[in-house]
Amino acid sequence: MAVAQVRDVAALAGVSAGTVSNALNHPDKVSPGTLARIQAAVEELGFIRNDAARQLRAGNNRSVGMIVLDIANPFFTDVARGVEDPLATENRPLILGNSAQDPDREHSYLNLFEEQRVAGLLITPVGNVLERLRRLRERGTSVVIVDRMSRAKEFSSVAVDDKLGGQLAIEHLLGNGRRRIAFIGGPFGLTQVKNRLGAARKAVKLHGSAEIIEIESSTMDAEAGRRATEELLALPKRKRPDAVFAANDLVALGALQALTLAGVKVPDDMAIVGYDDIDFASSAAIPLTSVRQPALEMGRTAAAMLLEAIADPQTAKVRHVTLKPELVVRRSTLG
Amino acid sequence: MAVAQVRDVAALAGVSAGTVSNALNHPDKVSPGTLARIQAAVEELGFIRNDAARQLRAGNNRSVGMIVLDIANPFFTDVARGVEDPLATENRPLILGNSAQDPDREHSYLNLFEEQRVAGLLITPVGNVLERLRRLRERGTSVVIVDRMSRAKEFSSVAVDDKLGGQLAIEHLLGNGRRRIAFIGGPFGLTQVKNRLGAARKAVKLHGSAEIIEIESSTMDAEAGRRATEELLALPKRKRPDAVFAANDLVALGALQALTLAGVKVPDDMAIVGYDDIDFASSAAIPLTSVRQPALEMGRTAAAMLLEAIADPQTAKVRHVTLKPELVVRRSTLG
DNA sequence: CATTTCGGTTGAATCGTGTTAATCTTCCGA
DNA sequence: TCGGAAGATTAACACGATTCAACCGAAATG
Repeated sequence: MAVAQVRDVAALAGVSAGTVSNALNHPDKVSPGTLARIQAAVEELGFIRNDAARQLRAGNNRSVGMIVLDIANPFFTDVARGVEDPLATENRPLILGNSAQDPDREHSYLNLFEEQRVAGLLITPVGNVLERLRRLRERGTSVVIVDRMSRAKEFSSVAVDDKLGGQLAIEHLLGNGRRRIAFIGGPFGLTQVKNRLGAARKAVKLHGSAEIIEIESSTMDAEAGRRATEELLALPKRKRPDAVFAANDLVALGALQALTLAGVKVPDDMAIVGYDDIDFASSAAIPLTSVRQPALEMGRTAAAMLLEAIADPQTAKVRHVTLKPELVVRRSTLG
Repeated sequence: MAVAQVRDVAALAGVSAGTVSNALNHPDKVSPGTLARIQAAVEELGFIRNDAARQLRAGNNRSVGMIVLDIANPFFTDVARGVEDPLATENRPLILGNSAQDPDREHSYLNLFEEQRVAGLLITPVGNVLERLRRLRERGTSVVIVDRMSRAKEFSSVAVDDKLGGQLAIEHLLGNGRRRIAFIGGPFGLTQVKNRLGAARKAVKLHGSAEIIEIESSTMDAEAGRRATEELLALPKRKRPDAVFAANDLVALGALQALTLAGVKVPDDMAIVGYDDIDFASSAAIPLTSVRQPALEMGRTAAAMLLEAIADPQTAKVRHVTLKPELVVRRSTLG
């Protein structure tokens, strides 16, 4: 007997295995006396039930899976923290996976969650996962998409209006007299990036006398921001932009570092707008103007919607919540 | 038939369930022809095996659990990223839990992992979990302690020499002419904090003419740093410290904000040393001097040790790896 | 007193996969 | 032609907790 199991507990308490199970899961169905005896036996043997067996019988898992784009980005850990609370109140564990913007990794986490028969899934998609999500839903796993509107509208989602965010950023820069604006982020295929960039293009075009320089990166970390900025600095002086709109704050911070290192004055010579407004944006060398996304609230909302869907998959209707971003102006654009 | 299972696949492929199982787990035991038929059937039905049943039969789970102190602290996400790689090569999923320095949450993650019969556990302990870890090991779950030496030395561990770190920080400040040094962090019960503070006290005492002011916080985030610093600023001028040693970078950044807001010049009026050297330390308003911990390396090492122990629990001996921290000097102390 | 009610308990059946001993097939050499 | 070996496949059981119909005894009811 490597580890104690229900029948050992049952034997020690002088009852049947079924009663032990009842004591654990429906204590009200068991008389106080036997309940106490069973609890004592559980304690003495250090019994811990085998979740695999429990799940097999129950047919489903209580836990919720979550796949985020980048665990190193505080924005996503904030979302995850927002998710934790509502789940904890229903006693559902959260299993966190990091796709790191890699479709293969995303795929393998989907496999894992599917094999585990998780009760629900929260995902910020990278690759083309629509088919897989459909299959998951057919099998009874509720799905909520985070930080992105499902194009097909068939899955519930919580997102922030990225087009508005892009527009706010660009209008602010234009209002500040900036005319050559660089956009850094990528890959452009990512919906968030696509929308922010799309709105930026539009706003620039609308203005007429301004223009936009687009630099695509394969990831969205500080390193990518540094590299892209070095590219910009290599441009002939008259082609050099007077502002950078970074698709997230990590990229913006990277850009800021590269500029500082090269002796370019921020915001005088070049302004910077970031995206997300992570905590570190405000404590940066030059405090960063950023498009704030309510990360915690997104997480909480997504989790609440998911729980609703799990509780009653039939009734719960597909919903799309779009939160509004907000421009937080700081020194990096006050030229 | 909600979801396809082995026997459906078997029926479609015209073989028995056992053969399907062999095809999936020991492809070499099945003739090429039937293998192809089975794979086709799997594809057609969209069969995904049930991990619960698999585990129940196998008796153990492949995944590894990890409990970190604070998911919002980039130091820990860096450690986690270091852990991911070695695990991925052995195709073991990582289940990440965030105790948020709360013993209750730590407890419930331990329950979860124990019920799931995870193959191994990586933990940065908050509460008193020695007993629980012992029990886990008795049951065949390998354990590696991260970022802390197990006092009892009975579990393998990977840690950074916190005493040396504390010493480096204080000696640097003293060498810079600082004499009244505030320590911010907590709770003091946390081993990491205890060691850093202990070494700091010792170094200050050794010097003779310096003194240390200790402020205990209940968590270690920027908010805690701000509050503690406000407390310091409320002191009568002559009691005010001329340097802050923060137990981690988040606290240090919070302190920096509070000082800047109050118009106190850093480093002229007050120097700051942080701990961890997270990426954001270098891009702070005043780039932060910090005691660097090799986070990724810690993660990789811990994961490698754990895998070794999982592969051969008998042979693998208990090992304690202690990495050396390194002081990275930046503007926040260059007074 | 006979009968119903009801809370408490039991034991067998069940969840879906992996394994193993046994069976079947094929092929080769004597 | 037969024996036997090697390879492929099968059938039945095992894993451990939960469930549910059946059962039991005691208390309540008429």
